[in-house]
Amino acid sequence: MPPNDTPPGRSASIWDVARVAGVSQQTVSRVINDKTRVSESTRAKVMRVIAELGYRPNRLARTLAGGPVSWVTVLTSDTALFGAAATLRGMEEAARAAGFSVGISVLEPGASETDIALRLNRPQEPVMVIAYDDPGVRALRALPPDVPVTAAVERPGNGSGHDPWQVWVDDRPAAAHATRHLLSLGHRTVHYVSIPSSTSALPQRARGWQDALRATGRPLPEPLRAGWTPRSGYLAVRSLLADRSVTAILCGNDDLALGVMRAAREAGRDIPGDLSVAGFDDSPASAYLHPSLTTVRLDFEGLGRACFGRLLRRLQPEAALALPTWNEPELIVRESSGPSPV
Amino acid sequence: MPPNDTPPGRSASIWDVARVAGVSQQTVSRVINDKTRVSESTRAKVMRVIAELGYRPNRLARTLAGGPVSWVTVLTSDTALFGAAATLRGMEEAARAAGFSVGISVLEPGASETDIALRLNRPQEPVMVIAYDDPGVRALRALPPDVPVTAAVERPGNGSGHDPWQVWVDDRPAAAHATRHLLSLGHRTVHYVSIPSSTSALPQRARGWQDALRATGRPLPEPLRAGWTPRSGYLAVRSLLADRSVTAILCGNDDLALGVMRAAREAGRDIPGDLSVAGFDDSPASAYLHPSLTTVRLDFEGLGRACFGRLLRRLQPEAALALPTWNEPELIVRESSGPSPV
DNA sequence: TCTTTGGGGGTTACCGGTCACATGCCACCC
DNA sequence: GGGTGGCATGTGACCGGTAACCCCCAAAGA
Repeated sequence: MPPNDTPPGRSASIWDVARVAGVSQQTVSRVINDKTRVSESTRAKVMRVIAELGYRPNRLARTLAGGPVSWVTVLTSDTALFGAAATLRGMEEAARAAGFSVGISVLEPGASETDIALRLNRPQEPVMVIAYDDPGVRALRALPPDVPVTAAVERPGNGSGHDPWQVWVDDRPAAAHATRHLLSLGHRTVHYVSIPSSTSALPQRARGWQDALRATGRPLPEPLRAGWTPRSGYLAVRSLLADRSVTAILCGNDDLALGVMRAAREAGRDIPGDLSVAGFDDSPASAYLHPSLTTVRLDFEGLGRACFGRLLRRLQPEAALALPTWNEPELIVRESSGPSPV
Repeated sequence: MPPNDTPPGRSASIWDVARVAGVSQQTVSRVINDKTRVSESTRAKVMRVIAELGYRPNRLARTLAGGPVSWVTVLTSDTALFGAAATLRGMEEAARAAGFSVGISVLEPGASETDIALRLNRPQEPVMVIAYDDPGVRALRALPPDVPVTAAVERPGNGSGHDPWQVWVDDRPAAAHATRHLLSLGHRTVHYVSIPSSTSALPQRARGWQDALRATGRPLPEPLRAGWTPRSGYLAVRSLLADRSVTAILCGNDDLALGVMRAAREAGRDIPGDLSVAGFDDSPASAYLHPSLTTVRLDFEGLGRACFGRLLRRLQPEAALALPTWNEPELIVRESSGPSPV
């Protein structure tokens, strides 16, 4: 029961190809899906007609009709942040390589949780959430339980069993490592400027910093809570810098470190002469800053790819796909950290 | 002819809602689309059932069935670049506000042009292209003619009539302005480090720089061709800096400027004492660099929103929608530019 | 009282595909 | 020669909606 002729202005459908090629529409479907069971001559003929008519398959229809899953929506807040942007890149790359269409929806801080599900293209669309901050974590929680979702998170879920559908960078030991690096340069202790936590507790990075100070019996200053931007780092430490006993500051990300370094210079502190500063993320600019920034490189792109790998396994458990891994955090020592002045 | 009962594991469809509410499926459709012609009591009843069943509409089916267009795919290369990322943000924001689903597909430098169309979700899906560089421009050209597309481009198409479906930042005069700023500080001339062009010709920014030098009769150095990253800026100017007569450098973007400043310091040049540097874009870090960077602020987010506005008008010409505008480029003078040393 | 009108709501034909199953045909084997 | 596969294709139902069209009935107007 072929439908009417395609009206003008609408592009060719599988029926048009079938009609011109003189085969059934099911045969065309077999050809474009590269199934077997089509003779070589028929295949060639259909392919020719496809090219001739400029036929392009409609993925909407294909998915609706129960074809293989090939859509994923990424929920993320602020893509201006290096971590989120790099994770997104990894996700998109892996998804595209697997033939998926990637949708993206940005979470505003005040977004209503009830309509998160309405952003999806269909009720059970696969989702990846970049949940490094509060809006992300809330979106993750707000998703209906029947939605297949994986997430890149700041920390593993509490409780005993780790959620196998979540990935995260193990930055707690990395923060401890960075802290020990600063202590090994002779600093009496290390101060910390924190990014916002994704939950009410202190971020993992801050905990790693605490771990290192506690383990070596150093004074444990109150962590300074800042935002994500250079400006917030700048504002957070201004008052702190008058205290010359503060000789080392570890920052929750490189942007904060940038703001901290500016505040330090304005306070007449030389880096690394008077003050050592270290960051987190190894954003592309860090190596070129003045001074170049000691930081912890985090493999966000790899994390994003791994997150998609988890999703694929969740969608096709029987395929027993390999789960991609990502690099361990790595301390990159540059010019901004040096011996303690005292 | 209601279909069979919904099998378990599949989420509720419009038929399930209709059955439970005791109305026809068309009435449910009217309710969720906020059409008139439904009595208040029926509407309330349907809404109750929707909430009860956790019904979420399937946008795929809705679009396939000829509902209003509510999808757009953004084609962009490298989202790591500030300009592209900020444009994307503006596009996403505007599209989401209009109820559109945003798809994103990243153009690899070597991507085949023939399968660009296959990335779209359906044959005539609306598209926005971020075409600041060669992959973007090629993708724009490779799209089939029946696809409704708007684009953020580096420069207006050549020829007389401007393409009304393209938007761009008028950075040629802005570059001239930045150049005149440097000249006004006493520099004999200004050197230029260029981002890659989207075409074979020199980018608009470089032309603006030439305009200013020509208009004032200054020597016109050969522009240095670099890439997009700090590293490429660093490499591009290393040999140049031995020449002490070079006292002012304008860069095609802030990242290049960052690399240039590092190369300058390594060459023993003081900024802005020995050398003035200016950038383009006003990326978030620029104000906090050491020294803070003189640059030209470009409203990429506004451009992205405007690009979507054009798309909306293209899709609904009869609605006569207002076309959003974006801010003019603005020179931001900071610490990195100062009086000529000679 | 009869006709018009318009709101409320149902019916049917798609949209562009996929899936499960039926069918025709020819080679092969006993 | 007839059964038996297996390959190449066709057929009909269905995915979850929307649009166009039809029908029914109460209120208003003639």
